[in-house]
Amino acid sequence: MSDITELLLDAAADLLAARGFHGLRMIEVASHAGVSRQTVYNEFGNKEGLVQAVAVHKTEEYLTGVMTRLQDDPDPWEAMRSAFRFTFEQTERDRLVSAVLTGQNAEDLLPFITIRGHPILFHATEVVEQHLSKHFPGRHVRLTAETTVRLALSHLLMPSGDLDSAMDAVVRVARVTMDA
Amino acid sequence: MSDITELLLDAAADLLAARGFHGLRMIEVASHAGVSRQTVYNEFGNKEGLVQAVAVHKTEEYLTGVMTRLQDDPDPWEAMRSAFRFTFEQTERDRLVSAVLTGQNAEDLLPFITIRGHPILFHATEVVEQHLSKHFPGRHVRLTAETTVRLALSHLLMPSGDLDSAMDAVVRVARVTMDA
DNA sequence: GTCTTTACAAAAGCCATAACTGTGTAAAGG
DNA sequence: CCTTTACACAGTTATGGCTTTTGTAAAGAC
Repeated sequence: MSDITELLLDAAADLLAARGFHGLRMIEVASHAGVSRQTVYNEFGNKEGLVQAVAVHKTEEYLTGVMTRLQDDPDPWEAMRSAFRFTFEQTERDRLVSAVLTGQNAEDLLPFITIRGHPILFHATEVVEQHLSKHFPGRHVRLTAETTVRLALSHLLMPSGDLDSAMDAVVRVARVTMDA
Repeated sequence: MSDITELLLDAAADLLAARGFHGLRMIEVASHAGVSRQTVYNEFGNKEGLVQAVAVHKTEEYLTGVMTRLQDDPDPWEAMRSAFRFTFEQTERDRLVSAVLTGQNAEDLLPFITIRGHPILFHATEVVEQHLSKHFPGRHVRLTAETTVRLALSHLLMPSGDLDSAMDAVVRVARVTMDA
């Protein structure tokens, strides 16, 4: 990825989070990145292309963050808690990430998200599945992975109690479905 | 509940589903129920009161439907599938019920839903909890109840595969969390 | 007594117009 | 490869006048 591309993505992400899709101005993105408006069009075609690129970029950033957490802890369930905590922190810090992952409140930010009804967070199912496969070779991990992601997303969208309780609940369910 | 009240609630529900909150006309509700506009105001105060009453009514209707299904089958898991199927059918048939239960697509229908972030479907948690308590006395059923409702809502909002697969997944998880 | 009719003020919505702002494209120049 | 300049087009905002709807009130009918 070119140098300018990265500058533009960062500028666009900031401005998008601050002003929303509607209030986002191409010329503002350009000047924040120190380039001309035309360059933005050369890079991303149009406004929609720019915002889509931001969404893709944020998604990749998030998924690599999850994978890192899953690999860093030798205990599969502690690793899962870590990835879970990371997800919460990300969505709390950055409403753009939140919109990308959950699809909620995306109207003003990402009006066209094509995956309506299948939030991008579901991509995490595959990551979790691979993680579980590594720790429980030869076992059926699909149900556990999907259940975990669904429950995590559910707690993300509709918290009941604090973060630790939510993590406990999700991990407990995940463990028993693996033990079964 | 008076006779006219019921007529008005039915008329309002139909018109609300057809035209949305924005397009709902008090005089239309009145004429569909065969009464004067003033009577609608006497009954519900204002437009918001009318629509809120419709939401409450739909919620109660749904919850009693669930309770009936849970009680009708002697096998606790078959009963759960039945209640689950009922929920799906309801939300598919009636977009108003769907909006009330999930809080999704509620902008045009129920602009004021106060329970944003905690969909009314969560009321079903208590119903499910009671159901499980009856079949598994003395056991901790809270986690299973909440997990079941969260997963059901998740499948409702983001289907993956067909209804039967979803029901299988939810019930399997519910069973193992009870057996644990 | 409950519902209807009629009347009315205030708020909100709709329509057409004009001025303005932003998007997207193109071409020329550094 | 990026910038500057220019421009057509679409979309947004501001305006004023008109219409519809809401919500309240009072008088009359069954």
